[in-house]
Amino acid sequence: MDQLDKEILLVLQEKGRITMTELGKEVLLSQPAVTERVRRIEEKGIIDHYRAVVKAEKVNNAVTAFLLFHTKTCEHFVDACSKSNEVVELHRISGQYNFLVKMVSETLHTLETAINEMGTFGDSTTLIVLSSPIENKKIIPILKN
Amino acid sequence: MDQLDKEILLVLQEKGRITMTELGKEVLLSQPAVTERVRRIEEKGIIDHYRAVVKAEKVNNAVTAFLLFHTKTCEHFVDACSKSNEVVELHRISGQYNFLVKMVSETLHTLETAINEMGTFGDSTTLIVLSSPIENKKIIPILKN
DNA sequence: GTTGAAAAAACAGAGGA
DNA sequence: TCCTCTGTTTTTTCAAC
Repeated sequence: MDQLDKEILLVLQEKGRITMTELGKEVLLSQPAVTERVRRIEEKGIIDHYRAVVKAEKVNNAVTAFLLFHTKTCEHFVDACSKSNEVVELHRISGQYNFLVKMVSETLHTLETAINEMGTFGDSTTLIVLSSPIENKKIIPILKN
Repeated sequence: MDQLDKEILLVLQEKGRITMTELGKEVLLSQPAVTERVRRIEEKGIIDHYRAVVKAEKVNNAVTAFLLFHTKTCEHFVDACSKSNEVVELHRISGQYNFLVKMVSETLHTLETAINEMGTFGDSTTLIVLSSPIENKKIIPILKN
């Protein structure tokens, strides 16, 4: 992970569909050289995948919420979350709660229904997201040499 | 937003660098037809951008944490978070806390330093992420027609 | 790492169902 | 709105340096 790899990753986090030719121009490298570097970065598993970042509210998913959960069992809860279209993230956390769940739903009403269904797993606290001033910020790779 | 647009968005959330030719095959549409549909989807602003999803732990950012914050002022706090490389998400939330902050840092030590620097803005509770069973799940568009 | 040329592929446009 | 067909552009691959 040198300076060039770092720059490449920063560009790819911003323009995921950029061509190798263009990427080469941005980081001042020839096209075959960047292509090879990107290939190696992908091979190392540094890039999980490429994705279109969808604005949830534009596809009628208007409500985002975080739930703090205190569950007794873990596995069943993870399974249930996996099956829910509304759960988009699930984090195992330290502290008085077990899990932090991110949910995206159509309306407050559909969110309520989804939360109720999960209520059997334990106690929860719901944090409704009013706005998200920062989202999708790039990960800054740390140089190691 | 019909069934085809929905399918296209699901594929693009999984394979952000897919070519229009390949995407056409996946959703059983000709290349010019998908190209046109994607163009319209982008035009509507449904796709925010395309990005490489980087695995933070592979670029030496090993620690993820969520902070619940209770701040007095909002603007200065948002500014400070914007400038921090470690803050990757910031959500304004309802409830007894003002903000939920997602941070990604190199080590527990660097995380601690970053949290300390933000301590001036108010009281906070830190939730260290032990693991993330679900991440980057696709948004399921809701059909309207 | 570079350049440059050949091969492959993807894209854009026209005309028509 | 979609299809097929085709010309053109772009990208990639693969030399040699």
